[in-house]
Amino acid sequence: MVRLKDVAQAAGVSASTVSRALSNPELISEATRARVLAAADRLGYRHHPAARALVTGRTGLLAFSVPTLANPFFAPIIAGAQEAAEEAGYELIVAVTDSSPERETALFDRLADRVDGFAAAGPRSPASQLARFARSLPLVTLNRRVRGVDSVIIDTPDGVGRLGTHLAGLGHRKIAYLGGPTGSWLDPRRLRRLREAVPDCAILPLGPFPPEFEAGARTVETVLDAGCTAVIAYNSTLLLGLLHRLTMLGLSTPEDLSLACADDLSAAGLAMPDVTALHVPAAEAGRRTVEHVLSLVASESRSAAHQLLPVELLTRASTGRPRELPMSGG
Amino acid sequence: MVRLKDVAQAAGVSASTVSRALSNPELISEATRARVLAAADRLGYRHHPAARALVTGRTGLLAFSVPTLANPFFAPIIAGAQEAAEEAGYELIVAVTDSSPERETALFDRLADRVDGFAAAGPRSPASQLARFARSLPLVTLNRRVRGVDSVIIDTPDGVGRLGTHLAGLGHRKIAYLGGPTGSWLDPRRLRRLREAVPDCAILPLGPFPPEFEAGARTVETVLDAGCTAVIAYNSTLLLGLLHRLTMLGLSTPEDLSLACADDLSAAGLAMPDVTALHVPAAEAGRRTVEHVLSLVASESRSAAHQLLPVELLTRASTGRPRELPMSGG
DNA sequence: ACGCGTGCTGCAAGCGATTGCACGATTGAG
DNA sequence: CTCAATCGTGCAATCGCTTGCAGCACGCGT
Repeated sequence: MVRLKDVAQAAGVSASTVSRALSNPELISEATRARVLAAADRLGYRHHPAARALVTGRTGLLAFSVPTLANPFFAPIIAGAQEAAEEAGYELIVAVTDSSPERETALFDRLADRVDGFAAAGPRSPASQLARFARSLPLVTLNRRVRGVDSVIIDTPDGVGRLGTHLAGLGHRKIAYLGGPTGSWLDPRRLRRLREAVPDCAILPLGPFPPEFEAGARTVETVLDAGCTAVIAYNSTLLLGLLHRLTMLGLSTPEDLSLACADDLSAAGLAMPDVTALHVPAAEAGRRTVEHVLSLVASESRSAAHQLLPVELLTRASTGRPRELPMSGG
Repeated sequence: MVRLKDVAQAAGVSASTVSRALSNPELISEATRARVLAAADRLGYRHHPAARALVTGRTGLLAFSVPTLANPFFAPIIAGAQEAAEEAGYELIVAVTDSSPERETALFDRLADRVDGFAAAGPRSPASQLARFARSLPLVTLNRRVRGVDSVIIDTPDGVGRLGTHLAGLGHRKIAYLGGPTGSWLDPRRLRRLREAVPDCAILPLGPFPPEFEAGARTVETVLDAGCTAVIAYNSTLLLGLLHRLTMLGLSTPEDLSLACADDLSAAGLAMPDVTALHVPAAEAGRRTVEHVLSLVASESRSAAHQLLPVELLTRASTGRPRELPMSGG
């Protein structure tokens, strides 16, 4: 292994000079620096992360926790996060909490003195816990807003509201909302915004559901029996299940039921060209979250800033006018 | 922050004694150890990972690379890996390579001196590269076998062979195989085993396909036109797309086409109760891989051992006798 | 009663880097 | 030509922990 002093010897300078040439070039004369750099890469010198961490207190590691990896929704988020981390010279530790507050807490605990900052996607821990944690380490939450903790929120509630408006505009008056898993912070907010957006429509909230194919499939009868003419699903997996069952029953979309989805199918390789959905800027969200964490790490300030990321409405063939428009005044 | 010497002072012993009490209890008298332990947890002492790493050369970190997280297939693998790592007191760094050999190499490089060992799921780098890397660090590959590198292989080729036998037994004589993405090491091996298992059947290999819904959907016509009566899909996402299109065309399973899948749908929340598939021990595979890496870390031996994990055949309703049995002798 | 092994504990030397401080050289001003 | 900034470099301390070695006390055999 090549150490700083080896490079120093090769370049005919002291170890401190090498250290500075590598990390604070402006302190060193052009000539020396060039010589040092040449020697360093001739010998293939690499920082010893632990040694550096010991003295600087910085590890160069960032943690990113997600409730699950089974939902491919998180894939592009992590991709974006990893990209941002890499650009800043950081390494990302991805950790899975299984949506368990206990595991999440344990994770915080184990990782707290191993990383410089923490990003938590959809954390399930109590707010007080998160706030406390944020006081000890730079922390940014994604898709959850907690007093005293910086956050990045993908504005799917707004998107769901717009989906509602879109459906109402087509003449729908009874819309089912297939809710997500218990513990989702966004889910009730989506429902609320939906109701606010279309006060004239009856909203049938179903769920909570685990985001699974079968759960979606099982809702078809309920939805139809209730007389809903449109469905907004929390998640693409639910929607797929519902669609499959619908097709098997010989029903079609949007004639028999309009379908819309509150997340983006493409992440999972499940993109269906004809489904009305929300395009969520997932990679961007991951990137922003990490960049935000890094800014906290750099400034040591606790600014409690919040970012809201807009979503895009993709209006496509799975939504249309309901078969029978309600007669007014009958 | 609580340091070793603080605990030492509190317990009335030297720092070395505390260190030993914590990591080599057998060197310390029962009484002293108890006193130290009490002091340590009263003060809330935690190891300083960097300091420890600096002197021991062990970081307590393991890397686990996957080609993508968009395919939920890797979710349970990572879950199993994380569990095994945690049990051994290690932290797992999950890294995504995007199926790019270059990114993979870069990752190896960046992580090599940050971690104690490396697990690579479905690595895409050239064999020589992997072998070289294995010489510098404990490395175990999952689902890829390379000379000189320890590996864990989920025996899906065998499973696909059995799927073939199952289909042939039902009377199928022409079977389509929907291949996976370019670069998959297992894919050609599955195809080969399929051919070996059912020498009397015509096998129509299609692909390579990205494991996406739409790609699956687009194959339906080809499969039917070619006169295939059964399909084996590389991946559940492909199969779902195919099934969706099939249903839309008013065709049904298994009457019009028998369907089978070479991986497990349940990981993605896409479990469909009636699809014949292979159950792959994904979590187990992740766990084994990590345990194997850890054994290399511990022993410093390079044993070049290989593990083969059997898969389970789930025979269900999506496979049945073909509509018209081929007439023998016209 | 003496010596020696055995079992615990402390001392001090690192691990490899960063960084405050001091110092020598160079340069510009007076 | 002298003195004082300024710039670049080296010395040495330090980060928190582990570990080889030495020392001390005790117990045992003879």
